[in-house]
Amino acid sequence: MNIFEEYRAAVLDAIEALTAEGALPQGLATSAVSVEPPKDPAHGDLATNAAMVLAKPAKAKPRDIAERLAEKLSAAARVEGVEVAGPGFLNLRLASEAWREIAAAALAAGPDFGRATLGAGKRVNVEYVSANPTGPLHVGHTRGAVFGDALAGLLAFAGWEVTREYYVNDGGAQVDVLARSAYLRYREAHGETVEIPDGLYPGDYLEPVGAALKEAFGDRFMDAAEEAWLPEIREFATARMMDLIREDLAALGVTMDVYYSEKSLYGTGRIEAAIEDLRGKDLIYEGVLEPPKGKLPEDWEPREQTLFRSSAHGDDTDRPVQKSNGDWTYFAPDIAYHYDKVSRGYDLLIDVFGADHGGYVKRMKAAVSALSAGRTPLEIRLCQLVKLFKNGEEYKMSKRAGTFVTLRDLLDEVGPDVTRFVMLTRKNDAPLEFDFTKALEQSKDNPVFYVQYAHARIASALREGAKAFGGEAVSDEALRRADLGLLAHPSQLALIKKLAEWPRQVAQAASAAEPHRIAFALYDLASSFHAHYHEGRDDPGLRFVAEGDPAGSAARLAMIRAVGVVLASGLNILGVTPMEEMR
RNA sequence: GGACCCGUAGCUCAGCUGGAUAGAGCGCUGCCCUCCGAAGGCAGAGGCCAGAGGUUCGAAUCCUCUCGGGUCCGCCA
Repeated sequence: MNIFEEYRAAVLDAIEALTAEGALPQGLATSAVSVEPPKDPAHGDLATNAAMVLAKPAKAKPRDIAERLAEKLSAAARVEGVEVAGPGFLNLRLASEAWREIAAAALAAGPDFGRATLGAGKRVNVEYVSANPTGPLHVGHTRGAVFGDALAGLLAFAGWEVTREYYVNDGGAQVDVLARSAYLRYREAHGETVEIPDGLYPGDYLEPVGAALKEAFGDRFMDAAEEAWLPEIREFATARMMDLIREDLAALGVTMDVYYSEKSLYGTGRIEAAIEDLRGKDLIYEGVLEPPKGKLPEDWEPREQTLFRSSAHGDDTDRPVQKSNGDWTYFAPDIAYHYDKVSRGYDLLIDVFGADHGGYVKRMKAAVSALSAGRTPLEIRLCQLVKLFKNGEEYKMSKRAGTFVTLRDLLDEVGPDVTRFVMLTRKNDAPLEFDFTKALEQSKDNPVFYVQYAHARIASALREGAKAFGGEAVSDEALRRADLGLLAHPSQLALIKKLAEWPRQVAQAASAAEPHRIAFALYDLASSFHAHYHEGRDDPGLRFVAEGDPAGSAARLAMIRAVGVVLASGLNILGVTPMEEMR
């Protein structure tokens, strides 16, 4: 139940009626007509720009159209007043009954309130994290994980059928490096003193892998040549790293539906098939790339390579799919992987990348556009970098030294809920400052706390209600029967109006693919709730629980219960656990 | 040299896909605890939306250019 959509329909009806009367020309485009909550509450409950949008094509003055529309709309259900304002806005004022109905609807729908039909059962694949299986996840991955997961949750809430997918880069040179690094730890486990040379992974997370290798293989590989041990150790170490990553993700509350192996694309003809598909579209050729303009790489020399004509699909230049020695580039299995995703019949593909992959966006879109003949849209969301702060000082990470801040570090410091919420209080396009100290602060300064506190405070008020009237009286079933007609105070209605914006917030956040909007909407709702709560100080009639007034208490508790349900379902979208109690 | 992202209050950031007088938190100023949770509440000051053009009824939002910051740029994945 999205009240803004409802009244948009009413506005469209009014336009149609005027068209039928000949007051407006036939066939006017109405897609730009919107119904929104006005910024200034003095402008009423709902505002529409219809008259202004229609003025030009109808060759009429906006205010004239507005007057005619106003006439029609004043007859619409629950409309108490219509005003023409400013350059041609129509401001509608609704009967308070309309708002109480929304509170009732919210309560009746429970966690489903605001669920949108935007996706309408369409299928979307969201690929995120996809970190190389060479070590534990770090902060950068965490942001991608949180963003991707919240986006997936948001789309699911908006009616999409969502697949959460992780692309495992287990086929390239980096897993050989992993194998060599693990091999040294294996020798170490046999009592040797090893030094990890530059270019290998120095992190101590490989020590247990070395020990496990010893356990599994004994001394079989101690005197063996690299060719002999590399495949098995690579397999073993990669599996260990994926276990580690899966555990990290689980601790963050992220569960993937699909782990897709890059390795499975090699030697199975799948890369070749994808490239052949492109070749059939005349998009593959042998050629020599122009050097990048300006700063020339030092060892530049022209080489003939197999190239993908990505420039035919919006890229700036063509891209190599094969190295000059005939090996596939990283791009080739990626093409094959997306070929596979396209063939699985999704209506939409979304890739979540780190900012360092920004240069990769156009070629990937070009590939999907070519492979699907323009039928499957690919959207790519980039997550900018995360800067960590602690006590006002920046936390530096150095991958070389193996001392980068890991997802585990974050979870140990602040826990999954805070990690997730904080990372969603910034849009993905913008760099994020993550301050450990602030994230744990229990004050209004900290949005995580503030939203949680609202939810807990509602739970607390319901407990108070149970104390006064018995648990049965504050059950959802009982609250659904409450006489909401007793809610007539302007500030109660104001709170319900905030509640009524929820379905719209969901729809907008989902269509923009921006889960951070949910976080801000929750903060906004929490803040309205807290404000209303504090009004009870001056006006005892607004306090939720009043001993001698079971009916009024029930109505007020029903109202805040509806707020609580929305807070919970919003937090749920973001993957944050709502708290019943703050400690 | 080029591509992508960012530039909004002193600071950290929102801004509903082009709408009315520009929003929040922190910080600052002033009031306020007999109250279901004061781990706060209310109010106020604070803005050339980086700059310049353009598009139109209307621009922080769209287009072009300029200036600043970040990420990236053929046999690394």
